[in-house]
Amino acid sequence: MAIRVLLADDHRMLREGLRRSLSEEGFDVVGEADNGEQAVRLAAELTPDVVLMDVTMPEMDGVEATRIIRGSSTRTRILMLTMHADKDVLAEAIRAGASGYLVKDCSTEEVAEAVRMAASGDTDLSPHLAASMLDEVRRLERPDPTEEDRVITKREEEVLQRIADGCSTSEVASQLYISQKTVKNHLASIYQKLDARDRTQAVLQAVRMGIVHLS
Amino acid sequence: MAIRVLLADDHRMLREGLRRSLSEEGFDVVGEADNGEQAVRLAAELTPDVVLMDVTMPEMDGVEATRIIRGSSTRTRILMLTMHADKDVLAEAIRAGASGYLVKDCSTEEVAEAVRMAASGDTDLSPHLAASMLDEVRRLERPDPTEEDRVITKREEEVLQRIADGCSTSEVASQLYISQKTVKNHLASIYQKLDARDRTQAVLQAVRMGIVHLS
DNA sequence: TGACCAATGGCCCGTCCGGGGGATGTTCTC
DNA sequence: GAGAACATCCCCCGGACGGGCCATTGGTCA
Repeated sequence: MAIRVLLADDHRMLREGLRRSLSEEGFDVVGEADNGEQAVRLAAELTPDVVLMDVTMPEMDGVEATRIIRGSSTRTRILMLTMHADKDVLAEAIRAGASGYLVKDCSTEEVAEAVRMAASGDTDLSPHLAASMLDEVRRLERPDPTEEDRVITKREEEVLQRIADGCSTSEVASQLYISQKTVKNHLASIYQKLDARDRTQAVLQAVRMGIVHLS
Repeated sequence: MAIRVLLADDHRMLREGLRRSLSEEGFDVVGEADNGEQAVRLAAELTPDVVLMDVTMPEMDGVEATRIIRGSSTRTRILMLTMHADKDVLAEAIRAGASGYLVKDCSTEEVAEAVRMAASGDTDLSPHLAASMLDEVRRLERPDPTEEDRVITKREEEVLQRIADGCSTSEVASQLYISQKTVKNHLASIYQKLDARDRTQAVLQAVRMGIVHLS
């Protein structure tokens, strides 16, 4: 019995290529989705053994789709597809229940191997796999181990996000129920950590680093 | 005689998929490159009829590689591959000498058709094609035609870019050889146009709109 | 030619921001 | 239980910032 695979990626070019490659490898590609919502729908309808799920998709991203599919008590395993190994995204994907990830720069053989591994994972080897993947991601993303895991404190991040959203010091203060001085202290700490000299630079740097997001 | 194609994309997954798809369509995939430098080298060595060239690649991006290949007096035609239609990037690709572009969300048939069209373009239909493509890009990027072509003045943009680069008012002033007051006047005008109330918001809005770019 | 606008600049003002002190309490870890 | 982070707050100060009002110089376009 062939392993049944669902492809979810918003680029048809990649889907068609994967379909051909996987078919030649003996897999049964049962469906294709070009966004997260469709992936969720087709996963419920087709109950594939494995979903190859791109992270970035319109309507609903791959991580959210993974969360929903994994939350629906099916045995479907999910492998994330990413352009580049991004620590934060992958960590979240794993928390969402992904069984593994594949960088798009890998060969058909590697994809086939990963799909077979994921499909055979009815015994839950995923916690172990997830842990080793997280290690790997850390290794990929942190060539300098002296660097802290968390550059910015949770509280500092809250302040920074509000600044990025257009709030002034006093507005941030009242939103977080703290004094203006505390906000300024957090900001001062942020400036040091992000090597910025004012809020404009701090927000830009945070955007570059993916700490805050443009609304 | 089959059309000879070179694939240049840093994601092996996509390359292998394209290779299979194009082979089935009767094309001769003569080589694969995973970065721009290699694409230039292989294009010179293999003299393919068409190069399918991804825009974003390590070492050297696709636009630069296109410029070099087109500059080397070969008849090789180049089709750009992009994730999403981005006006600026595509316009530059066309200036660099690309014969067309393909969004990665297109079918094998469309790819095949585009490759055939590009290969048959020994008579230079490219100027016309380029023009129509530019129109299309503009249409894609400008759903609202009431919008002004230029929201921000050239001078205002210079000020804004320097602010985004981390300059203070006085630094911008001395860099542009104008007084601080003039910089502040420009900024005031920018705030009005971008619906921002301070430089932080103005810069963020400009980044969203693609007016300025993160360094 | 007169209307308009971009670009330049001056003076003044109130507010905001960044940074310098120092202080308290909690929550961890070692 | 000592020490390190983290989060909270105070006072103070100089400079940066945003804005109001107005003026001059060039273009462009009707």
